[in-house]
Amino acid sequence: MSTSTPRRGRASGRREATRQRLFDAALSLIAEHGYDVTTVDEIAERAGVAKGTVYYNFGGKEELYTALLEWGVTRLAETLREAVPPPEEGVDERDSLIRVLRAGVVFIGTHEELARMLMAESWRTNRSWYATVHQLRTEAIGVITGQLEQLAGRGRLRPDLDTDLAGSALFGMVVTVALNWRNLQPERPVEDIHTTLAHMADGLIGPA
Amino acid sequence: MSTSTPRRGRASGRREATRQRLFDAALSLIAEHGYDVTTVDEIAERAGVAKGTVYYNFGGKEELYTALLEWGVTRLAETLREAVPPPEEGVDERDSLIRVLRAGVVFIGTHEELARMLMAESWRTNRSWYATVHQLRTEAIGVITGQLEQLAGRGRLRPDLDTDLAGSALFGMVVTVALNWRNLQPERPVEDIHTTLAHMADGLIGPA
Amino acid sequence: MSTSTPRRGRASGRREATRQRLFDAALSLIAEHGYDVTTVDEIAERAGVAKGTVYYNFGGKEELYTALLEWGVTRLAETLREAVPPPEEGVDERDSLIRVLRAGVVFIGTHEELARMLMAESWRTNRSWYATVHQLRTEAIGVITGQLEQLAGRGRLRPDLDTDLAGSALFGMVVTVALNWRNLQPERPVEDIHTTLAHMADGLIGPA
Amino acid sequence: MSTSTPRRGRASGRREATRQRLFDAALSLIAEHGYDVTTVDEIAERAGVAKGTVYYNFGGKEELYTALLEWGVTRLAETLREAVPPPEEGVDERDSLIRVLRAGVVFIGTHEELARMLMAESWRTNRSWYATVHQLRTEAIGVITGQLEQLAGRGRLRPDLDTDLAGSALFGMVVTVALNWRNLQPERPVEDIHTTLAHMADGLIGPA
DNA sequence: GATGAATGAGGGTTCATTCAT
DNA sequence: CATGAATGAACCCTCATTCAT
Repeated sequence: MSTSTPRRGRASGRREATRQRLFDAALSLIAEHGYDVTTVDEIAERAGVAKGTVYYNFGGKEELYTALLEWGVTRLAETLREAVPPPEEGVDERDSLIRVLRAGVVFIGTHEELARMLMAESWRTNRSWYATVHQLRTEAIGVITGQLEQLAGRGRLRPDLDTDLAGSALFGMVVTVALNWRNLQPERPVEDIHTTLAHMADGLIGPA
Repeated sequence: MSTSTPRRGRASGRREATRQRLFDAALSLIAEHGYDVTTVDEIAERAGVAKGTVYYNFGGKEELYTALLEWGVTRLAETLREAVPPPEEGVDERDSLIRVLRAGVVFIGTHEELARMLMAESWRTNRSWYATVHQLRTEAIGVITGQLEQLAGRGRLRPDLDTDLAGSALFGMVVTVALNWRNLQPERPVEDIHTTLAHMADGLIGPA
Repeated sequence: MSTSTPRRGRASGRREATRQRLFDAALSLIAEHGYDVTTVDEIAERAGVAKGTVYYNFGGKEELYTALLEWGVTRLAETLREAVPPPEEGVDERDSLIRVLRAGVVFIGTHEELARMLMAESWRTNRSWYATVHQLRTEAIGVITGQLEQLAGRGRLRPDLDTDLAGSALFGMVVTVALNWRNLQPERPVEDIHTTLAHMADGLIGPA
Repeated sequence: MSTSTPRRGRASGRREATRQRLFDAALSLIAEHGYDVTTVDEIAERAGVAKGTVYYNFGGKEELYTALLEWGVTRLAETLREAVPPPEEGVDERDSLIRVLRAGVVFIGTHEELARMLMAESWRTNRSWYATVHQLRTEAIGVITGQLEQLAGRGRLRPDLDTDLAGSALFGMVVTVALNWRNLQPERPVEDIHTTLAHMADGLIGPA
C-alpha cells in the first residue's frame, strides 16, 4: 500500500521517511494479525528500524495505532465525500447515492488491510480508542446518510425509513460485501458487486 | 449433584455444571473486551472456580474460545434454520426470506455478546481458529442463500444477481444494523429494524 | 521388567497388585525421562489407575520415588552379595572379585532402567533423597570393597592402593561400561565386557 | 564499558558481560540442584539481572542450558587434547595415556560443577539435548580412545581389547573416582587418585 | 535522530496434592 | 479401596517500555 504522507507540512526528510515506514509496517501487520497480537518488535523489524525508534517517533504502540486509525478513517470519509457529485452537475439523487457506495467498494478494494482493521475493532466497547473509532466511523456513515436525506428531501425515499438506520445498514452491507469479495471471490469483476449493492439501495428508495 | 444416575454421564453433573459456568463467564468477558485482552484469571474468577479448572475442563484458553465460537455459530445457524417456514405451510418465498432475516435480528438482540465476538474475529486471516469461524459463518449465511435460491427458482429474483454475493450482503446488513440498534438506539422498537431490512431485501427481489 | 513383590508379607491381593503396577510404571517412566519431568498423571495412566490411587498407595510422588530407589539399590546390593562365592568353595580371591563385577554387569543389563535412574540421581547434593541414595550406593560399593580387602589381606593387592578409592573406581567403571554397552553396542556379546573389566581389575591387583 | 572500539563487536562489551554473568550463575545453580529444579528466576537473581534478560540473551532456559553443556564439554575435550604430549617429545605411549587421564582428574577437580552436570544428564535418552551431550561426550572419550589406539599400534595393548569399550571404561572410571574424591574425601592428595587410575590403566595395557 | 540492551509486570500453562463421593 | 474433579502455587515466557549511548 503506497500511503501518501500523512499531514505535517513540509516533509522533514529522514524523520518523515521513518514515520512513513513505521506506518506502513504497522498497518499491514495489524490488519493481518490484530492489534494485540502484533508486537512492537515486529513493526520495527518490518520497517527496518530499531525498536526504540517507534517510541521516538510515536510515543508508543497505542499512539501509533490511534494515528493509524485516524488517518485511515479520515481517508475513507474523504474518499466518500469526494464521490458526491457537486450540485452544479445536476446528477440525480439516486445516482449520487450509488456513486458514494461504489466509491466505498473501490476504497475497500484498494485499502483492504485498513478495512479489515476497522471491522475487527469496531464492535468492541471498553477500548481506549473506541471513541475515536466510533466518531470517525460515524463521519463516514454520515456521508451516506447525507445522501439519503437529500433523497428524503426530494420525496424519493420511502417515508417510513429512518435515514440513520438505513445509512448504517448500507455501510455495513458495503463493507461486508466488499470484504467477502476480496477474500472469497477476488476474481469476480467489480461490476457484479456494484450491481448487487445498487439493487439493495433501490429497495430502500422504493419504486420510482 | 441431584438425583442418582449411576453410570457414565453420571456425576458428570458436577463437571458439566463447571463447564457451563466457565462457558458463560468466557462469553461475556471475551465479547466485551476481546479474546487477547481477556485473561484466564478473569474467566476463572467470574466463573467462581480456580484457574486450573479452566485447563482441566477445556485444555487451554484457545480451546475454550474455539468451543465458544462453535457453540455460538451453531446456535445462530440453528435459529435461522428454524425460522424457515415448513413447505406445507405454503408461505410465500419472499415472506420466508423476511422471516429468516427477522430471526437473525432477534437472535442478535438476545445474544448481543456472541454477535460482537463473531464480528470482531471474522475478518482476520492467520488466526488458528479462522477456519472454524469461516466454516460456521458460511453455514449461517447458507441459510439465507438457500432462501434466495428458492426465490430464484420461482423466478422471483432479479436475474442478474449472484445468490452468494447477495446472501453475504444481507447477512452483513442484518448484523450491522442489529448491532448498531443495540449499541446506539436500543430504545427503538424492533419493528423499525425489521422494516428497514425488509425494504432492502425487496430491493434484491425486485418489483413484484 | 518383571519386578517381584517388594516386601510386605502376604500379598494382600488387589492392593498389592495396584502397588506393583504403580511401581513398574514409575520405574520405566522415571528412568526414561527423569524424576522431575515425569508426572503423577503419566504414572497413573501407564499403571491404568486413577491419579488419586497413587496418593492412596504411596502418599505422594516423592515417597513413591524413594521406595523405588530403596527397592532398586537393595536388589543391586543383594545381587552383588549373592555373587560372592561362599568361603567353603575355596574360590581364588581374584576370581571372587571378578565374579562380583560380572554380576554387576549382568544386573545392569537386566535392570537397565534402574541403573540409569541411579546414575542420573547419584551426583546431586541437596536432594531430599540424597542421603538414601548415597547410603545405598555405599552399600553396593561395599561389596566390591569387601572383596578388595580380602585380596589385600592375602597380600594380593598392590600395597599403595586405597580399597575405598579402588572400590568406587571399579563400581563407576562397571556401570559406565555396562550402560554404554546397552546404549551404544547392544549387539556385542557380554563376554567382551567381562574381559575388559577383568583386565582393568587385574591392573589393580597387580602381577601375580 | 572500557575503551572505544567503535564497530561491531563493540558495545557488545555490555552484552557479553551480561551473558557471562548469566552463564556462571546458571552453571553453579544447575550443577548443584539440577536443570529442572533450577528456576529462571534464581538464575537471573544470582546473575544480578532481571528475568527478561535471560530471554533477551539466550532465548530461553533450554537454550541457555544447551549453551552451557556445549561450552563445558568442549572445554573438557580441549583440556584432554592439550594433555597429549606432542610426538616430537617422544614420550612413551603408556605415559601419554596416563597424562590424559590425569588431566581429566585435574579438570574435574577444578570444574566439579560442570562434571556433576554432565554425569547427571548423560544417561537419559529422550531429552531434547541428548544428541548434543552424547556427541560431545563422545568427543571427549575420543581423546582417550585415540591414545589407546596409539598403544595398540605399537603392540602395547592386550590384543583382545576393544579400544572403544576400554576408552569408555577409563572415562567412566576417571569421572567416578574424581567425583567421589571431591565429594567424600576432598582432603586426600590428588596423587592417590592418579595412582589408582594408573594401575587400572596398566591392567589394560598388560605386562610390559 | 536513532539505537538496542535491559527491564519487570503480567499472562498462559503445568502439576502435585486434596477430598468428597 | 479407588476415583477424578478441583485447586493454586509456581513456572516459563512475552513484550511494551525505558534510557544510556
